Amino acid sequence: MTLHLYNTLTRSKEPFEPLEVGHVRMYVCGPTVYDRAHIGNARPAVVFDVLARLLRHLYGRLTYVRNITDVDDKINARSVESGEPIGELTARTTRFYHEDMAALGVLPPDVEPRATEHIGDMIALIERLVVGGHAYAAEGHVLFSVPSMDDYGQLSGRSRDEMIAGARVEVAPYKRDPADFVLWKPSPPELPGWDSPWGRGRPGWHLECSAMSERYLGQSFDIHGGGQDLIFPHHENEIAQSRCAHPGSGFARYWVHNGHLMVEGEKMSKSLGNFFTVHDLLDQAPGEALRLYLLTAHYHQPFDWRAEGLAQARATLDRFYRALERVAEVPLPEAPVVPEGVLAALADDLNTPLAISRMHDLAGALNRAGTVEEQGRLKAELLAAGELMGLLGEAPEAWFRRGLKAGAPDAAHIEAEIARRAEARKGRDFATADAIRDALKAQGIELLDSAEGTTWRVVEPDAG
RNA sequence: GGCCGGGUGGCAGAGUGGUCAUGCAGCGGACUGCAAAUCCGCGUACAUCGGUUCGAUUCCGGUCCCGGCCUCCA
Repeated sequence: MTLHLYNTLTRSKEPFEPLEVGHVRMYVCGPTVYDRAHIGNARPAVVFDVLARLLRHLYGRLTYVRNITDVDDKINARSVESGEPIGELTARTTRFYHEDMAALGVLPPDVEPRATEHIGDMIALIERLVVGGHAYAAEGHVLFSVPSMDDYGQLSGRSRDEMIAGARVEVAPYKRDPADFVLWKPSPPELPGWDSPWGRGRPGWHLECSAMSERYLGQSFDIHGGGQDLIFPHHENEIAQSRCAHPGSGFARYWVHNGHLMVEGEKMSKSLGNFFTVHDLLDQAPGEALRLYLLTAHYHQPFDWRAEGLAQARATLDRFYRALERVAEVPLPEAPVVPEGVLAALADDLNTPLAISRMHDLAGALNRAGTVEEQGRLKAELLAAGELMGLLGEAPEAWFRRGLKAGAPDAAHIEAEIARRAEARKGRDFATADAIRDALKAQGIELLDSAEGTTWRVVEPDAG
């Protein structure tokens, strides 16, 4: 099965071929750690987590690098504002990020480099650029000379002239060309800074990804990912830095960008009050539901985050887990199974909505299955599909009984009531049976009868 | 202004040059003491106007809307 990916560089869907047989290398732009991750930060993390799982499945070995940006003017500003020292702010925010991503079922990347630990690599990169005539020092700054690169602008598809025509280009007096961008800038004593040949200073934003991707993945690697808003200027400038520092190197070959996220049809922003952090949303729904919801639209499309959509994602997981719960005792086949339909959907440029619909097909077939062998096979396929997507990792019972609140009846009490009700039903005393069921329902416990007996689950009043 | 990406049934959301998306919601039925779940069946959907074609939601062009980016926002 051949993976196809939409490559921003060529604006077309291409068959994927790793540079090295059996080993894929991927770099994804990670968070700037100055605040809790919002749901828009979660989308690329989840999308590229699915891609990472797929790459490991298809090619065996993956080196996945996702950085932590811990030197940045937004961090400095937040620290000044709150009084919290920068080191504590970035360490705390990084910890929160890890917790939130884990709740979303996002596996850790293989390498998670911090910018502040690679300043030496960045300085070395700047020196190469200066020697090669692609960068120059001016007033304590070092700038990348955009006119020094013949084919600048390939990724974003814009010419230098077009950029200069843009009204928002601020031309600092020390720039030789309006399009030039900062590689290194001076730091006053109160801000983080490192000694360099150009004085005490700190790196420009684009530099860290060039330096760290080279350190861990080499001068040429397979996939570079991030949000669509990073295409310009961030990724364009990364390409400029890396390829001019190492003439002849290819840098990243496939550029994969996820679409942006809106909330209830509006652009997400703090002023509109529709700014959701992952942490807040985890109070409203299980992380797995947030994750599934993010995967219900193709990664390339804009995503409109809506409360109703989240409830639907949760209902979808209820359906999958119900199908699995019904065959909880059915053994899995010995040989590993591959869910071909789901795999094919994901291999086609990560078509997660189609993959989910094929998981629905599997769940429906599992509900209809007549023999234990068939049930075992379909159960295994659904679970394997879930693993590729980072879903269905819980025991069905745990899924349905999550959120059992303090003060609610405990499991032993519920089981005793179920037994009492079974006696009543046996004696066809349905009034008593229904009274027991209603009483538990009022306490947030729902009883479900089936041919095999009665099970229970926690009712989520906020599920609608 | 420039560069991108879109407009699919009540909702979400894939896909395709010519009988099927899928899920939720709705309607009917089976099953059930009743619920719930599950199963079966049911919908003249593809912004608009032209063009190409035996045939277009799908290809081409115009129009109208919507969204993103255009120097540090995933």
